Amino acid sequence: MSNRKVRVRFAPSPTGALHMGGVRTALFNYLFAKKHGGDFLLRIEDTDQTRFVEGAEEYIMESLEWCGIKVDEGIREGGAFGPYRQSERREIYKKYADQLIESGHAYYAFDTAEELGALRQKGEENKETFTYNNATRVELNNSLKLTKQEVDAKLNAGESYVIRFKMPVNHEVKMNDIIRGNVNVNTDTLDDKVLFKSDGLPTYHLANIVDDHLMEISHVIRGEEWLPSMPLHVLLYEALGWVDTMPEFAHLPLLLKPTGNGKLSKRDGDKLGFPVFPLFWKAPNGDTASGYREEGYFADAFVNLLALLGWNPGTEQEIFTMEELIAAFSLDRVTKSGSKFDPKKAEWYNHQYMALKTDAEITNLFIVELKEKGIEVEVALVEKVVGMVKERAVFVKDIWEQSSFFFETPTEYDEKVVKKRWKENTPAQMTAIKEVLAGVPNFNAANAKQAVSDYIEKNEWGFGAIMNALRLCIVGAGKGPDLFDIIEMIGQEETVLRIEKAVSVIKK
RNA sequence: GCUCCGUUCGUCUAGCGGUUAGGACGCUAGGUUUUCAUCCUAGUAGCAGGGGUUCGAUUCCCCUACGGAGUACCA
Repeated sequence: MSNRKVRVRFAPSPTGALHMGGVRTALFNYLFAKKHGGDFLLRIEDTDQTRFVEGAEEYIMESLEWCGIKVDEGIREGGAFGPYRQSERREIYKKYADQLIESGHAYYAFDTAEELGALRQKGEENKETFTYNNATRVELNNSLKLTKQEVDAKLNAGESYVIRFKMPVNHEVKMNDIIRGNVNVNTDTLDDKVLFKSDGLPTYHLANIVDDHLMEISHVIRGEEWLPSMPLHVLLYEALGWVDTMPEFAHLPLLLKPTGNGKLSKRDGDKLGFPVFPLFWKAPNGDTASGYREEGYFADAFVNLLALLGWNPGTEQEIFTMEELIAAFSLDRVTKSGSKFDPKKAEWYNHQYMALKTDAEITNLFIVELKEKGIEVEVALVEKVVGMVKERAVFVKDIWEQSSFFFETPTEYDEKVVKKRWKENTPAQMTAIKEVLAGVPNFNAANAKQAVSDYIEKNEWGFGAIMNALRLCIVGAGKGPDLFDIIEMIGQEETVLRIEKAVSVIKK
């Protein structure tokens, strides 16, 4: 039973953008599949036409692609078990629903939505919850209560109906979850779920079981929100006679909101102060939500941090490439409890990846930003700057903040620094230093430093005071890498101009 | 309400009867740095509570509390 080929699926419904919890579910499925040399399928569960959202499918695929999660079989890739979109498989499901009716595991129900709504409301008034189950079904408008003639008459008249699962009475369903171990539920606490809707499409429960069976899925790895319906699913496998090939189940802990309570949901959008989506999302109604990609996260950093949310390798390694994740991944090291996402740690991850990436890689990204600002400089020069400042940045967009003074003459001077470093005699000192720098032959960092140092020493000035004031002139603030490196980069002429400008602009 | 799942520093987590309860993020301090940041070092802080079982419980069992999920002709 467990030595067949590993085949897993990620089965989102296209009801909007895929949030990071969904991406993590996809990732765990992918890691598990690749670890075991198996297949990763993408199946679109669009059996609820009313909730279909334009662009969602593309968004899902693009998100997986960005993350480096490669789909082996899916709506775009094709495969031997297609189609992979449930709306295109509608012909398949009815047969199995009928089979369940014939075998006595399911029945027709003619109750209208209004009737059931009324019953639920009445139940609520009596502080009870109406449940369509073995206690109530015999009194309702279905093929269990009605005679065969009555049922046939309704069916022939084209009356709309649903097909419900006939939950066994007082039966203990014993299940096993890879992450949680044994889970037992008594069927009396369950209801007769609708398997087949009046619109001719199956509900999630039926479609899911049928497709997983037909697609030869070996392991169902999904979010914990599905745990309560696992008994129904197991019972369905039994009723359809598929127990031999029933997949193993693993219910992943949920991703929780960092503040307050509840699971992370699509609707959280941008309210949380960090993106909940992998990519920027624009809904058909015009609503937008930010994405990790657009916020400046590296895909590999995003994948890395997601992987360690609810899973850990049992070692102290925290930085993983996808290959390393695949090698290290194991479902029995998945945590049982839900995890809150920490945006600070996410930034730390990105910072780690920033340091890991080559100057050339970062330069390519940074050059795009420079172009947007209308700045065009030699690539070699940009790369040199990037090499100097990248480890100070979390995101590529931070690099500008850390390096703008390489490309532009400061127009403002940080007030705090001015107050602290710009004394009565500073302008005169700066002017003197300017003359020294202007006279340096073979202008470079080492020579400039030598000249300035000698001059400071000769005059018995404080090295710190002069250097800080000089930095203010060159950078406009009290930040940045080695000052002489900056001076070399901007050149002798620009250095002189900046000092002159600072002396004339900064007022004491 | 009912059913199911869960509970170790603020957060992510290691721990699978005997540990000075470990790591990471964050925070604080010190060092490095002519500045800022990086970086390095150190510190900070935790087994939800109560019963058992046991020579011994963070670890096993029960109860309570708290958190989460589900309870649709949505997935």
